[in-house]
Amino acid sequence: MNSSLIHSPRRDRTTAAILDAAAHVLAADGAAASMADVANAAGVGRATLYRYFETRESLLEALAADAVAEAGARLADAGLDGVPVELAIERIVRAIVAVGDRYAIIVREGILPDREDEEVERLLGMPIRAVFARGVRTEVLRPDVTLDVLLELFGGLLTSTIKLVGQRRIGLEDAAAAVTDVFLQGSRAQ
Amino acid sequence: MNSSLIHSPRRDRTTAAILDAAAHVLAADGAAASMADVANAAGVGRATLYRYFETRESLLEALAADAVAEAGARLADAGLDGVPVELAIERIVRAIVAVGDRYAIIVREGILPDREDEEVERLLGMPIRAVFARGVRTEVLRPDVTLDVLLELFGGLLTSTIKLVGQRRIGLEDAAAAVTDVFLQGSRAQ
Amino acid sequence: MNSSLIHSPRRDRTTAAILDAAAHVLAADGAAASMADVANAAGVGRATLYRYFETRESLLEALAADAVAEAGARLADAGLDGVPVELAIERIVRAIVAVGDRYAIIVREGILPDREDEEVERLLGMPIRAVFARGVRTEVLRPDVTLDVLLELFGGLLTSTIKLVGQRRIGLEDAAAAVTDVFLQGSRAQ
Amino acid sequence: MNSSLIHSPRRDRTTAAILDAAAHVLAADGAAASMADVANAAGVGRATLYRYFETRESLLEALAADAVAEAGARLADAGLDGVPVELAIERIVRAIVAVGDRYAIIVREGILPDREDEEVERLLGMPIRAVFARGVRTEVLRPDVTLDVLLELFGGLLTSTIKLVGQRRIGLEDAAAAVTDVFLQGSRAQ
DNA sequence: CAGTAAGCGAGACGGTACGTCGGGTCTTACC
DNA sequence: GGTAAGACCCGACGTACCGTCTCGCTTACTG
Repeated sequence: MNSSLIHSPRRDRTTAAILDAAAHVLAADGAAASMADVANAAGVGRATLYRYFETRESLLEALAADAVAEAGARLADAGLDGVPVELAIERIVRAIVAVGDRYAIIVREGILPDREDEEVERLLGMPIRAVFARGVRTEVLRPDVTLDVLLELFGGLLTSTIKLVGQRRIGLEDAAAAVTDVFLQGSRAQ
Repeated sequence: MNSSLIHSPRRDRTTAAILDAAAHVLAADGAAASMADVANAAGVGRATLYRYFETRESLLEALAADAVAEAGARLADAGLDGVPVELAIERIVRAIVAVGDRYAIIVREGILPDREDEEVERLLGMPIRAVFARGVRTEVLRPDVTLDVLLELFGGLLTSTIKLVGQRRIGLEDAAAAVTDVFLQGSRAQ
Repeated sequence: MNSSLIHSPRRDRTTAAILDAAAHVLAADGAAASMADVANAAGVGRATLYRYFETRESLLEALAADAVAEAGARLADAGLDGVPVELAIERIVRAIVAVGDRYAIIVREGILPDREDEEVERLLGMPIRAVFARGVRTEVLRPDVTLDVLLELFGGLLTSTIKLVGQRRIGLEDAAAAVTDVFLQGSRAQ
Repeated sequence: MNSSLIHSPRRDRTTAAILDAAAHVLAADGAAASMADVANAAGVGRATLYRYFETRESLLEALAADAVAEAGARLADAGLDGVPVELAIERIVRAIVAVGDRYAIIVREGILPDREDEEVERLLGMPIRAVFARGVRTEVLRPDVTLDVLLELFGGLLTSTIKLVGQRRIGLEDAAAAVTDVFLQGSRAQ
């Protein structure tokens, strides 16, 4: 994505090592982690780190893009179109939360700036939006709240769920079930 | 809260000016804003800024504490105990989102570290938790999801709502109504 | 001298206390001593210190002027005109070194800037110059070195003597005798 | 001396550029010159300046050490041991004053702290002391004044001479001749 | 199999923000 | 009315991180 379109085995391996190390270090130290820390953790010189990611920000973007790509892949594999909307939503929750667990930093630091939006929209927004639209069309989801707003609220639920799971305050399966249920039925009794 | 417990009119005025300026500058420039920028915006020397807030971080904490205090005040004024749980929840949403709009930075940057938790819990957590507990007790809210988890999910909804309102994608009143309804009834049709 | 020409007993007393404290503190800590240190040592507020001496520099100047005044008084009392040039020179040495011992800071920090020159010249330069001129006139001192240069060299000898005495590497009397002798006879044997 | 014992051509060049610039700037502005001024004058970033000299003080020390080293080199080249004591003394004066002229700041600010003393003693003290001792031994210099005291007085003469030359009140050659003569013969006529 | 080009670690460098500190100005309240 | 207390502005100091750059060295391709 960044800078170079040339792919060599070595380059790819180093890129992966850096992203991996970055995910670890940032998860541990948060925003306090310096580029030098990341480079060290990746077993790589600081210069090399900059050769791969021109900027601290672009490293974070790449991390985010990675998470988005992985979540997108899971969504694509989930067969959302072939199942009832309710089940599709549960699968979405599971897919996103599973990935979000690994990339909690992205969430915690609120990245996902300009450029990625496109990718986010293509890989995550579209499939989810499709499910929601189908839900409205088949009268499974309420039509009185904008799809956009509904999506955003759903996103909020996902974010807090990621946090819960990240803090081990609830398991992934229970969380997916609970959030799906709350999102669909609401928190009202019965 | 910070450093000094002594309150003089002047000190309070300056503190307010700084927090106000900080809220503006940070809202505009985000994390990029430097302490010098804040000091300038507050019409105060950099040294004075540091006399009031030992650290950039403590400034942000104070900002967050401020937001928490204001939201807490609104909650305290909302007469939550005297109204049905459904209405109480709607009032909570309105109170939090109204404040969150002004202090979007806090949300955007994910502050609220160590020390404040106590305040957050006392001013926000307790009253909300009380409403939720009452809801469960009076069989208005579902008992099968932990109160903790329910609170966190509610928080996620609030966060995304703050974002929506901050971006003017929906008005405060509509947002409050929508999120309350979705939270209670779920997004299922009927 | 500074700012105010009004003399009240109180003002004079405070001025003296400050100068005294300044002499002590500066002797102990050297240039590292802050105005706050001086004020504390003088048992006076920092603001008051600044009311008496507009500037750190002017405090040091005042200190220097004090030393100059005292040395000048000793010179004036020394009856230089009534004694042979050789004896006059010895008395000069003794007078200057005795004072210099107390005000070693002035010497160490190389103060004595602009404004004082006048006083220095009037109180110290003139009487010494007079002795030297008499020395040349009466063919006691060599005429082949400018009076100015001779004075400066004499000053250098005095400075190093002050240092020696200040470090207790030689007593005042011995020092006065030695430096006088060296200055007059030179360091050549016989 | 400072920080690093590693010498690379570049490092040496930069060090020299900084010391050179520092000498100029400090000579011009005195103690008022800031590290930023020095860095600018050296065509170097402030950070780099600090990479070479951890502290303003250590920069000044290095400057002083430089002056001492240069003076020491001149003394070492002067062939002091092979010439009569009188001539050796004149050469010492010329060597020290020539260097002192360039590094007047050191003298003006009275640096030469802790660590260098050793160097000063080795490079300047020893050779001069040797000449003086020879002078006493060969009955050229008076034996009735401690060598130490004589050295210090000589130092005082040198200091004032450096000042005179620095202010262009006398030329280097005349100064060397005069101070040598006064030191040896004294200021008495004939 | 030798030579060459690319990628790399090391680390210097300019820049800029941070947090600290001292100098000098000014206001407020006390005596 | 002079003083102590202390807030305030300014600017220097020393530190840390970012992003750029230049060195040698070592890998891995190529003739």
